[in-house]
Amino acid sequence: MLLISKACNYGIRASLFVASKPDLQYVPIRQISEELNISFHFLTKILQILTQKNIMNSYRGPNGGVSLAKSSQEISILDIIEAIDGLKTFKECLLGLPECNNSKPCPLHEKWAVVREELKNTFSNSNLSDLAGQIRGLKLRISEPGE
Amino acid sequence: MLLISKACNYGIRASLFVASKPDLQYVPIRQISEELNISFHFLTKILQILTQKNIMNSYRGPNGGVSLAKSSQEISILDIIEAIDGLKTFKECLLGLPECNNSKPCPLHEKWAVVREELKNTFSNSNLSDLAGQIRGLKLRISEPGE
DNA sequence: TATATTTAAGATAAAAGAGTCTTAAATATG
DNA sequence: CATATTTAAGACTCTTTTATCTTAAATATA
Repeated sequence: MLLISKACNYGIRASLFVASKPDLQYVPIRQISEELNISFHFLTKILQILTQKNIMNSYRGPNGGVSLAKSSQEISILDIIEAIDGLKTFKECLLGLPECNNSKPCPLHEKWAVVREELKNTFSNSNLSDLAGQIRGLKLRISEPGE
Repeated sequence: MLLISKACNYGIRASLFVASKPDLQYVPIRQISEELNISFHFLTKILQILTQKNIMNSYRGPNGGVSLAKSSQEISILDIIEAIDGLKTFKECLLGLPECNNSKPCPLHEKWAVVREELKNTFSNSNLSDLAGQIRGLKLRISEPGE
């Protein structure tokens, strides 16, 4: 069990890939899938979700593809997680108990509420612009080694 | 996608239930499953894992059940997570990239490494004794409302 | 207008997680 | 020793996630 789903993982990496492109033209999904080694059709579905949630724009036909719908500074990692996986992890009781709150907490409530908030802040403070800038500087990578 | 699997959730709650029992006699799995509203057979499998990993003892036959294999102070929430879900979440790259480390980091590596460590510490610093003591004090709960 | 390119969308399949059911093995007790 | 109780273990089913395949719709360009 990981913090984010594979779909979300792919969505984040694809978004970073698009954000790391210098200009604003459409990036073909085929190219993203090949460079990041992600199944083309699966990635297409994930990017459709991001398009529906107004995080990306898409364009069909020759020279088509996807692009960011807003400036890369305005898109946080949390926005992408929210669009694909939802915010359950950042809202719910670790033990899944309904109505777990300060008045009727589970044994882990207090501790979990703290780190959960930190997790959320970490992701909401990470925007595509900052992260992609570092990729362009060749300091970071979003693909597997040797690709 | 949540931080821990359902199996792990059940394992933690069952362990807390056993730890909250005043004496050290065996607690029947049937009783745990009924009080925590968890499928009996599914819970049996999860507790078998905890028994195999030497976190619990089990005993068959009348008056049988499970009990903690060590003192409740010596069992952390992280021990239970490790036994059931493994430590992947606390070790791996958020984006699942192999060989993501300080020399070849993914864009989220630095930030993720920090909160990941905090998460891990939070769980390793939470032992069954402390948490169960609070349950006995009726301040906390491990079951759904109305049960 | 015909063709090639590209995303959209739906059907289907494979894999993993969650849950159920049945039988076997161990054990206490009458 | 017979019976009831309780965990162990395996087969099986259901659901969700992940992945694949096919067809439709949109669009640029010759």
